Amino acid sequence: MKLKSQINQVIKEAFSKAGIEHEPMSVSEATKAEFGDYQFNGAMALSKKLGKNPREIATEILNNLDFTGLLAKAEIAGPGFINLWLNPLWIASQCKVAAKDSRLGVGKRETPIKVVVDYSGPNMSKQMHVGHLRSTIIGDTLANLLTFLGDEVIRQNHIGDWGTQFGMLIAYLEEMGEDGSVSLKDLEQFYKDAKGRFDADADFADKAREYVVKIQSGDQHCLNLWQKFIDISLGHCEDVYDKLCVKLTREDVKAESFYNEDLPQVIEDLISQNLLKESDGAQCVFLEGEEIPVIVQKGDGGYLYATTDLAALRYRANVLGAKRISYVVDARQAAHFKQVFKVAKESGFVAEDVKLEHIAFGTMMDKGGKPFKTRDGGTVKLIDLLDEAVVKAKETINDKDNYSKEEVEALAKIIGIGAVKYADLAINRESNYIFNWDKMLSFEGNTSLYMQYAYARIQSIFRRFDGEIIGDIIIGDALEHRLSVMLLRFEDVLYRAAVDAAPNQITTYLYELATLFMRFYEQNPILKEGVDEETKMSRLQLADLTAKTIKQGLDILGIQVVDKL
RNA sequence: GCACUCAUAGCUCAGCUGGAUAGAGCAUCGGUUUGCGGUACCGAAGGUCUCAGGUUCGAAUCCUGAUGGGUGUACCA
Repeated sequence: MKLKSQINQVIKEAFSKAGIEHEPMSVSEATKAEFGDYQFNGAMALSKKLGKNPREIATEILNNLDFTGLLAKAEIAGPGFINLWLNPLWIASQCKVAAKDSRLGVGKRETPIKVVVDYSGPNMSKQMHVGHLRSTIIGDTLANLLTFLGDEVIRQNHIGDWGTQFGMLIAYLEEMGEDGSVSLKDLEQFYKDAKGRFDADADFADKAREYVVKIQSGDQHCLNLWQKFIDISLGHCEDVYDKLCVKLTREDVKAESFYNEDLPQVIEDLISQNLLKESDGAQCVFLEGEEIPVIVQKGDGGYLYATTDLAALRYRANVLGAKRISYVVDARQAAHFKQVFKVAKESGFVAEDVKLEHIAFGTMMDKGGKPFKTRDGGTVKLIDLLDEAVVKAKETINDKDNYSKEEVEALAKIIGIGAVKYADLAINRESNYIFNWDKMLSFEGNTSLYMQYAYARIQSIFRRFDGEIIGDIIIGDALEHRLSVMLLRFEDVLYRAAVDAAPNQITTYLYELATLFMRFYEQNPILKEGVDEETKMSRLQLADLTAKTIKQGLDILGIQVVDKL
């Protein structure tokens, strides 16, 4: 239900009838319940243009509003606000439609586009750490969201699988022989051991350097070892993705090395575009208004990540055919992306109509507001963090005796992982985010547990009720009214969140919805004695649609629900 | 130095294209006739939206400057 645009349409018609030849601004949600459901603030803005006082203009608009459809009432308030009340009968019928629809009334985009979402991007020489968390879950949410709205989403995991350290790592893997894959379980340790050998043994160090050259020149033996190493390392990542309920698979992997062959061509093409200049021995693109050039080839002939990114950009635009390419990467790389995007456009690698965007996010901080580290200052492995979340989640389960060991385990996983993800997604992605176990695992406030609890609570209603739900939705009081309107807003929220790539708009909405439901449920009994059949049926349907909306919303965030908590 | 970014209640955060008396949660205080899941709900208190100007009928939101924090600044990714 594109609620807002339907209301806008009514306003637009009123404009036309009133003979106002301006495009009306969009209505917005009423700031307070007493101001109705929506408000139109455009009369004040028109005052100067039309040379009339705003209340006069508002009156003209109001007199031409159509009250035979979705609007029930409108009032002029203050300097010229038009407060709008939706027709309860209309709301009820729309909720009914949504409840019956598998998509809850959320339409698919009329003109879907191909979108590449680049996220996660772990480095194969190291284990995933907390620094990868935000990219991974924000990116996954964006991909889920756009998929749900009907776009053709191509997930891209741009893993780091190339560079000098791999010579060392595969030389060490070869030396370990069969045991290599075993000790690789702890990549961190493996890296340290390899580095130890590298520093201590000159022969080994030579071999490592030799291997780098050999990989790059396509030596089969070394490439096999390299491939083995990548496979194992990627397996670790997949364990994390699995735990996180993130949908990345091997099909989504397009490693850095994938673009190797195109790199010389990137340079060639930049030369033929006259964009390249040599500076201090390096090949650079100097952009207007930028102090620092984009270096695409080092003095020694090596390529840089800007080169790879350019190759990736044109592959995504031209081969994959993407019209929107979204990079979910740490905010610290803003300058890099700004420059690379500019080069991509100026060189014609990427057509003008392709939207390139850096979905930047802030840093994860500890309780004290400092970057998140272990006690001894090391990086926190992502898998350890997730395991800890599951352990802590177990403590929140009240009656463990009612569940089998496996059930507790499964439940703890859903709660713990959901808490970690939700806490992150609920923050405006651009600001830094303070990680706090107690807060995220609380039932109170805007948390996944509150949402899961609300869902489970509704499910328990349906466990107690067995029968067929028939009849209409009847909006009987102010809370039912507000809840219903909130339910109809779902589509607007999702589309807005997709434009802004802002998961927190979804969490905010879900929290408001769940809160509103709790209030409604507190005040309006459903299965208690004395509730007449018609009212019961109506409220059951509202409860059902609320639960479905929460579930669908959380599903987009990659968070599961359970029938019992 | 330059560039980018942030500054909202004691704490953690919302606040969409400028709109009415700036909103939540936590913490604090008080309340809810056995409560369909009370891990809930209701209420109170809590603010110079860092500061100073400007634009506007109207500014937390836009512009300029100041202060304070964060980040980035040519051959790592």
